[in-house]
Amino acid sequence: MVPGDMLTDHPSYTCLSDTEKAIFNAALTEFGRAGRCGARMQTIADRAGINKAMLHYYFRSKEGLYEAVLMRVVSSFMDSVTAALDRHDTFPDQLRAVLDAYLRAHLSRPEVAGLWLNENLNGAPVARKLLRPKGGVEGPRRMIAWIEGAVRDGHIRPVDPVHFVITFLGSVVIYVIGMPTFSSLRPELASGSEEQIRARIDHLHSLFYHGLKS
Amino acid sequence: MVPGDMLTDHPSYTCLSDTEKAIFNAALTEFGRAGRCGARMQTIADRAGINKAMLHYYFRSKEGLYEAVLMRVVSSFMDSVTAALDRHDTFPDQLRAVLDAYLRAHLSRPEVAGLWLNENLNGAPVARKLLRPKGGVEGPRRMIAWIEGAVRDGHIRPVDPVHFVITFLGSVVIYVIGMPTFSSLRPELASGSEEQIRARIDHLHSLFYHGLKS
DNA sequence: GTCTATATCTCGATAGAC
DNA sequence: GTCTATCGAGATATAGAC
Repeated sequence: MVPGDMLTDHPSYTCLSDTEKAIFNAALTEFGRAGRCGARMQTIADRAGINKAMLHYYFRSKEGLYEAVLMRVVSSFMDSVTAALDRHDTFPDQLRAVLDAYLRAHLSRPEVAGLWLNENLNGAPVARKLLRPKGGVEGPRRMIAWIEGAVRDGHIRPVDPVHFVITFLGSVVIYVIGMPTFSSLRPELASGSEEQIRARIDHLHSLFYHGLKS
Repeated sequence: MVPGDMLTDHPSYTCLSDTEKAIFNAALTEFGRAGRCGARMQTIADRAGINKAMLHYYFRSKEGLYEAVLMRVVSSFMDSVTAALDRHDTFPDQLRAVLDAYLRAHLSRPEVAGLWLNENLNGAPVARKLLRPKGGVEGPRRMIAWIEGAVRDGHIRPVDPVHFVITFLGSVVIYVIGMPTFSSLRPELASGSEEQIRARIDHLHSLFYHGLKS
């Protein structure tokens, strides 16, 4: 849909039929809004402009649809993160690039954060499958290795890589998901304007850069 | 229940009848586990050791019960944060005390984070009501004022107080809520042991302290 | 205040025509 | 592949006795 969209540019998306794409987009919106349990098959069908029975024709069940959506979405987001890492050399540049890519990916698809959080409320069975060392998505482990490398090379002070990656990812996710609450502290935040996006990236970059430097 | 529990020590809790307390605790657990839609009134009744009809006697509907639980819980958590601020003088000590209080509050009631997130997925009507300037809960605005004061007094470098508070609260919330995912990166995290709690607090304290100091 | 029994409704899933 | 019609499980909510 959007040019440069993390999701619709992904190879595993472009090969879908039009109906499958419509279902997929509708399901993402609905699952992100209402969660695994709160989502309604009827709403997804309406939004996709098809019949409810068709959902069961393409995906056996609601569970099947949920898993398909979640796996595709998490994979493409994590791929965008690792791609950003590969495009830069110095630590500060990489830090900014990953922040930029990850925040913009989430802002362009705010439903994804909701999907992942709801998944965690249910024990994250699908997300855990996606993170398995062999055959899973490599984004988080790649980020951990990135921090480990920066510590080893003396670019940043010694820091627990797992804790930092949790803080890093969380600072972006929470900004998107908590927006309804935060915007009552500062209404401009909810505009999603380029100015607000840059302000968030600048804040996180300087906080983390100073927080990590040797 | 637990001595020192943020919730059960709160004045608005201790004046409830035994049945109301039982309902309240059961509802908190169930709503946190399954979300606003996934929660089952039958499960809440069973856990509270009462009949399903009693839930509708004390709280008119499922929605009413949900709102009552959420408002009470968010208030008491935010009160624990401001109390921690008042107990210390220097910025580093306050930073550690608030981190400690807020993380332990969430770990003692992991359902609360899930409740707040589900609330945001629905546009956060209750949370926004709680944050209104007059008559609402003062925790977040109190934290913002704390950061503003520290900047003004030269204890920390100039930083956007709202963005920092978002990052601060989010780094704690995401740790609790994302545990099912993160524990597949490092299984020990899920133990919730004192060692793991301290490691998280130490990480965040040093990251934020170095990230903010003049 | 507390319970049993039940009304009412919503939703996922399927059958079967086209 | 796509639709209409419907089944049946399971949930909220209430009626009414005690």
